[in-house]
This record gives sequence, C-alpha cells and structure tokens, in this order.
Amino acid sequence: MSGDITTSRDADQTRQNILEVALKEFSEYGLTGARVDRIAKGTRTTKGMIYYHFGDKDGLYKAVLEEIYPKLRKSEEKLDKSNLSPIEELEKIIDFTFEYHKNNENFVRMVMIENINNGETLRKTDVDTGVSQNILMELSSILIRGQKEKVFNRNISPIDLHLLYTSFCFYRVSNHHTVSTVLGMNMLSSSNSIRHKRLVKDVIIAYLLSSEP
Amino acid sequence: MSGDITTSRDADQTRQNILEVALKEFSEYGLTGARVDRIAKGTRTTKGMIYYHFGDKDGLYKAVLEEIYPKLRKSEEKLDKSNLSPIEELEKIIDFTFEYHKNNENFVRMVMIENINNGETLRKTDVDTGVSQNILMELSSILIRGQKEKVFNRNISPIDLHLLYTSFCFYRVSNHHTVSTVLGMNMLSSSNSIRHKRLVKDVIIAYLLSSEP
Amino acid sequence: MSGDITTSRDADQTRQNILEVALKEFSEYGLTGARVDRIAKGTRTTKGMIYYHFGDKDGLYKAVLEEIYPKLRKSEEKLDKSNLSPIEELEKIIDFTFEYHKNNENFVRMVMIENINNGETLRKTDVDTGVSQNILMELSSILIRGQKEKVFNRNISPIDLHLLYTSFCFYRVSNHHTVSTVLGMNMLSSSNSIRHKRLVKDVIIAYLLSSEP
Amino acid sequence: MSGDITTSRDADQTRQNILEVALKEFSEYGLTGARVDRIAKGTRTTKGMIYYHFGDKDGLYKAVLEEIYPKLRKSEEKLDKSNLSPIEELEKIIDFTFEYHKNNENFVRMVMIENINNGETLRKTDVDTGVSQNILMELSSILIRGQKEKVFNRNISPIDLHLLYTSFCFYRVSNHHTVSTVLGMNMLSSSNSIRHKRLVKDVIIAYLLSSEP
DNA sequence: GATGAATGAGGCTTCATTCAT
DNA sequence: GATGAATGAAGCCTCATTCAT
Repeated sequence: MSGDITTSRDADQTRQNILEVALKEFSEYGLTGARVDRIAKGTRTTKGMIYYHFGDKDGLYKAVLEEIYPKLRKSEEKLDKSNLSPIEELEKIIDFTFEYHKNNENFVRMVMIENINNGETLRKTDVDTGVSQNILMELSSILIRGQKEKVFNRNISPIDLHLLYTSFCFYRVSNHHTVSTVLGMNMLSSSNSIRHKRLVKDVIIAYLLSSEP
Repeated sequence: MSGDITTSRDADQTRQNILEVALKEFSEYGLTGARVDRIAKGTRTTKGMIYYHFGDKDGLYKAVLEEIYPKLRKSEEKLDKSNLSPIEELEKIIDFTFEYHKNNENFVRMVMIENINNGETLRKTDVDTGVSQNILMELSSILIRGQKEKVFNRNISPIDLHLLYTSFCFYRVSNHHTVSTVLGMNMLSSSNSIRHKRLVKDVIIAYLLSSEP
Repeated sequence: MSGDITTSRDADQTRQNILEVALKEFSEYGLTGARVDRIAKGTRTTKGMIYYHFGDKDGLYKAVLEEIYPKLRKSEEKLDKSNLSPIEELEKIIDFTFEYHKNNENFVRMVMIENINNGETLRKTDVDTGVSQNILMELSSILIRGQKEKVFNRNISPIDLHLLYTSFCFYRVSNHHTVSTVLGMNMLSSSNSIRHKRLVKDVIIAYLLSSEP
Repeated sequence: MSGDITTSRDADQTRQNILEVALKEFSEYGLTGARVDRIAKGTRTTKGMIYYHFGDKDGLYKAVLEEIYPKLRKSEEKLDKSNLSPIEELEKIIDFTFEYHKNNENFVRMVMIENINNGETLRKTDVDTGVSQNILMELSSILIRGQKEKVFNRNISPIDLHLLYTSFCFYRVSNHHTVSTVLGMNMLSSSNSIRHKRLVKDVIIAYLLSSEP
C-alpha cells in the first residue's frame, strides 16, 4: 500500500526537519548548551517526536554528527578534476576546502564541539576512516604524479599534506572570534579571505616545489 | 602587623586555587558543561567562595579566560633570541608555539570553547590586542631582517605569518580526536609530533625563501 | 473525543490548585517571604509545574494578584439593590465592603504586600481602572439621587466616598495586629466588629446629611 | 576617664547610624526582603557590628520597630493645644496625624510590614499600650468637654475616634500604589492631599455634631 | 571594636525525559 | 504518530551568620 510509503516519507521528512534544526542548535550552543525544547520549537513537530526518532539528546547529536562528514566528502567528490596538472588539481582541492569551511561554519563548529566532547560520539558512529579514503587517495596520486614529473621535490604523506591545508582553512573559521579580537582585525573580511585563499596554496606549492635540504 | 598581608594572601590563594580547578573544569566540559558544584568540590573551599570572589559562573569563566593569553605571551617572551639569524629566530618561535600547544591542551580547549561562545566573553575582557603586540613586532623584525639580507623573498604580513604556523600548531591539538578517528591515526603520537614539528617549520621557511611568482 | 477537554481541564485544575495554595502562601509570608517549595508541597503537583504554568515566582505572584480584584468586584455586583433609597443602598455597599474585608484577610494582606512592592506588579497587570468603574458609577448614582432628593447636602466625589469607607474597613483588618497590641484591645473581636460596622455607616451618613458649613 | 564615655558615645552613634539605614532598608523591602549586606554597605561600619550590636537580623528589625512608635507619640505630644475648643483641638490632632503619615511613609510601611509579620515582633517589644495612653486620654478629654458643652452629641470611645481618623490617614499612604492604579488617580497628589485633609476632619466633626438617631 | 573571608543551608530555576490521551 | 502536561534530579545562586586576624 502507498500508505506505508507515504507514512515513511513523512517520517523521513520529519527526521530531516529535526536534523536541520538540531544542527543549527548544536552548532550554535554546543552539546551541553543545546536545548531539546528549543530544537522542538524550531521544528514542524514536537518534542515527543525527537525522542521517538532519536531516543535521546545524545542520539540526536550523534545523528547530526553522522551527517556532516559524508556531506563534506560528497561535495568534494563532485569536483571535476580531469585534465589537470598535479599543481592545478591540488589547488582545486585546496580552493574547495577553503570555500567549504568558509561557507559552512556549522560544520566547523560541530567538529570543534565534538573535539570538546573528546570525539566520544564520533567514535561510536559509522563514520570511519572510509569517508576519507577517497581524498587521501587523490592526494596520494597527485603527489606521485608530481614527483614523477619532477615538479614536486618533497616527500610528504597524503595525510600530512591534508593536515597542512585543512588546519589553516579550519582555523581561520573556527578561531575567528578570538583571533579577530586578539590581533585586532576581522579575520573573515573579504580582503583577508581572498589573500588567505591565495596564501595557503602558495605556501604548500612552494614547499612541494622546494628541494629537501 | 602581617595581618593584612596574610589575610589578602589567603584570599589570593583561595582565588588561585579556584582558578586552577576552574580551568580544568571549563576546559574539560566547556562553559555550559562545567559544573560549579564540581569545581567547588575540587577546591579547598566552598561554592559560596566562588560566588564571593567571582560573582557568578560567567565571572569565573571570564577570570579563567583572562589568565590564559597573558600566560602564553609571558612564556613566549622568555625565549632567548640573541645572536640568531632570521631563520633561526623564526624556527625558535615556531618550536615554542608548537610545544606550547602540545603541552597545554587546556589552553587550546579554552580557546575553542570561547570561540563556540562566539568570543563574547573575551571581548568583555582586558585581554586586548596589546598582549600580541610583542610577538607581532618580533615577527615583523624577523621579516625585515630576512628581506634586507635577501634571504626571504616573499612579502607577507606578520599577522599572516603568525596565522600560518599557529593554525597548524593549534589544529593538531584542538582537532586530534576527530582527525585521529577519521584519518585512522594517532595525531599526537610521538612520531607524528616530531615529524609535524619539523614539517611546519620547513613549509614556512620554504615559502619565505621561494620567489614571488 | 473528550480528550482535549479533559486535558485542558486537568491543566486548569492544576493551575487553580497552584493559585489557591499560592494565595495562601503569598498572603501569609509576602512576596519575598513566600517559598516556592512550600507552595509546591501544598499542591497536588510539583515545583516544575509552577514554572511550567507561571514562568517564575513573580509570574505566579502576578497571577495571584490578577485574581483578587475581579473576585471582589464580582461579589460586589451580585448585591441586589433594587428599590432601595440612596441611604439604604449606600449602607448595603458599606456593609458588603466591611464584611468582605473581614472575611477575606488574604485579600487584604495581598493588597498590603503589593503596596510594599510599590504596586509594581499590579501595574504590569490587566487589572486596570475598568474593574472599579461599576462601583464608582454606582456611588455616583447614589450621590446624585441623594442630592436630588435633598437628603444629601454634601458635595463629595464618588472616589472620595469610596476611600472613606474602604480605608476604615481595610485598616481594621490590615492593622489589627499592631493596633490590638498598641491600643490594648482585640480589634477583630465580635463586639468591636459589630460596633465598627455600625460606626462607619453612621459617620458617613452623618457627613452626607450634614450641611456644608 | 573620658575614654569610656567617648567609646559609648561612638557606640551610640554606630547604633544610630545602623538603625537609620536599617529603617530605610526594612521599610523599603520588608522583613524578609531586607538584606543585611545592603544595610551594612549603607552604614559607616561593617556587618560584624550589626551582629555585635543587635544579635541578628530579627534583633535589628525589633530595634527599628521599637523606635517608631515612641517617635510618633513624642511628636504628637509636642503640639501646643492650649486654649483650644474641643473641635479645634481635635482638628489639630487630626491635622498632625494626617501630616505625620504623609511625611513618614517609612513609618507607615514599617507598620504594614509588622502586620504582615502578624505583629509577632511588636508583641515581644517594650512598646506597649503605654505609648498610646496620652493620646487616648487627650481624645477622651476632648470628647468629654465637647459633650459637656453640648457641642458633641455622639457617644464614641476615644479608641474608635482614634481609629476613624487614623485609618484614613494611614490608608491614604499605605495603599497609595494600588489605589492610584485601580482608581486611575494619584492619591498623593497635592490637590488630593489638601482635599483629603479637609475631608477627614469634616467627616468626623459632622459625625460628632450630629445627633444619635 | 573592625574587617574581609568563609560557611552552609536553602532558595529559585532549568531541563532531559516520560506519560496520558 | 502527535501533543500538552507532568516529573524529578540537578543546576545556579543567595544570604544570614560566623570566624580569624
């Protein structure tokens, strides 16, 4: 019967609606600061439904967390990287990473919050090393091509390369409040963003091009 | 008589005792997750004293926050940087920064927590751009010397230079739970720490040495 | 189904139950002296429900206050005053006022308490001059009739007339503890009550009958 | 030695200073609403002194209460009532009472507060029926003279006479917040005060002059 | 007598969760 | 599935009072 289908479609919509509101709430207030009541009010449904679908507050938090990494990776994989040189491909990836963090502060904040939470929930999650295999393999391939072509002269692991640019892209967004205050600037101003986007690529490329000492 | 001194010393000791315990509590659980009762139990005194000395939970959080930046900068200024080349001096600063973040996860977590708090408390604080002037001026002097000596060929502001190495040093610690989980590694293992400490310096030096395109 | 009705009836019963207990508590101990815990224990429900229905202690106090004036005025309006002379009608009103204050010490105490509170809560309330329009209009009509019939020879406003008898009826109850102590009597003894009830009417009638000097 | 004298003079000044501040605090916030800390801050001395001189908060409240009645009666006795007719003397007393309540809202509020407190503290106090004997005797003498002179035709006790005018004078001040709100007026406006001062005297004189029915 | 610091009981309020309909 | 009402543990904070110097 279509009854069940319709019902489950509704249920899915309800779940999605709750998840969206919960992402906003958790990323704004943190795990302990988030309020189930506030989430419920923000949705089209009621508190009871949250408990029905997600068990408890931690279950909801877990569900929110489970969604954000695959979402990032899926966007990443949509990039068209055909016919690019290693440098061009790497720049494209860094550009994407830069923009994604800049445009998804919610994602950045959720990751911070989960680290404050000592990563306990993420570890209980289906999100495993699998989600990052693609990007690591791609970085690996870029590095190999660059080394083969004698463009890259450094020996660096894909993971370290990934950390190098991600840390900068992440930090700019995650720490913009304190950095802006302490350094007396607006870290996310348009001019800073433009310059930083160029900078992170230049630094990494300069490193890869440079010779081992 | 030493009465006054003793009295005020006691108060100071009480304050310091509370602040130490509070730093641990806040950095472990966050602003909303911290429990005043738990802090009180950890001290040599009672809950009432927390309110007597700091007004309320937010006041205590603010007091904790007010201490961490000056503490970092004071350590930084203790470095002996006499008779060093620009590269050597920069490496010394980056080493210090790397070690400080590695050894003071509490500091890193407090900064994260304050960013989750949108920097609201830090802005109400005496901690202003002053605390960072010394390090920025030192970086500036290094850059100028390096350029004069034709060792550095890049034009970069002290602030951007500072962000480059700090972001990496910070992120390694702040995000180690999620990164270790997602990338299937132990970011803070001794071997990773050694390699990363070398890496961040190499990358930045390589950039500064390289020519503008 | 009667589900909705029953549900809302339950909520109403809970609210009413809380309000009754709260009136006793507030009138006995004052706004600051009242204890939410004691109120909760007196009800059929729990402390949480007080906050659920009334927001906070002040909200509960406001709700209690909002009920007492309309209750008085509604009782007042139930009086049958058909076919009475101006004097008879006025005496009926004064008798009612006298008895109402005597029998509702809670009301008297709430009004005292709100005056100690500088009337701040009452002013935030829906209770406005409307609630007293009926009684003032009735007094006005009595005065006009009495003057037309050449029975009353004094020119007095309905408000002043109202104050004259109300002040006495109120004060007898509001101040009975101190007055009884200081004057060495029992202000609320039956014989005093009987005599005072006669006295307040006699005084006012004597005034209205007397000629302007 | 003058040392002791000076000391006790200082002590007296300290006590008086505390009592003045406490009167303001208690009359503003009530017994339970008053704060010992706030009182201490308002004085020239410290909290310890309050406990030293008055034992505890209730002791201080009692001391404040003990002062207000004798103060009123002492002012009352200063009136020069020589060569006055009974009516003139009575008017003088009512005028005094009216003005005293109008000018000493603190007194009025303390009395209200003590009634909210069920007069418990006053009863434990030295303030007894003695303090009011003089005024009652004076009223008695007025009534007797008025009756002898065939000016007063009513048989009323001094106590009831006292209640009649005091209730009005008290109520005007004690209830001005709620009455002004509910009746839509400003009870303590200058024009109302002038008219009420005339009114209360006229009403009582009219009664005394009128014949028993 | 004077003072700042300390105490601890108890006050107000919140909030995740469950229940009845 | 949906909803308002209810629960109770636990959170933050206040305040009369006492102590040490």
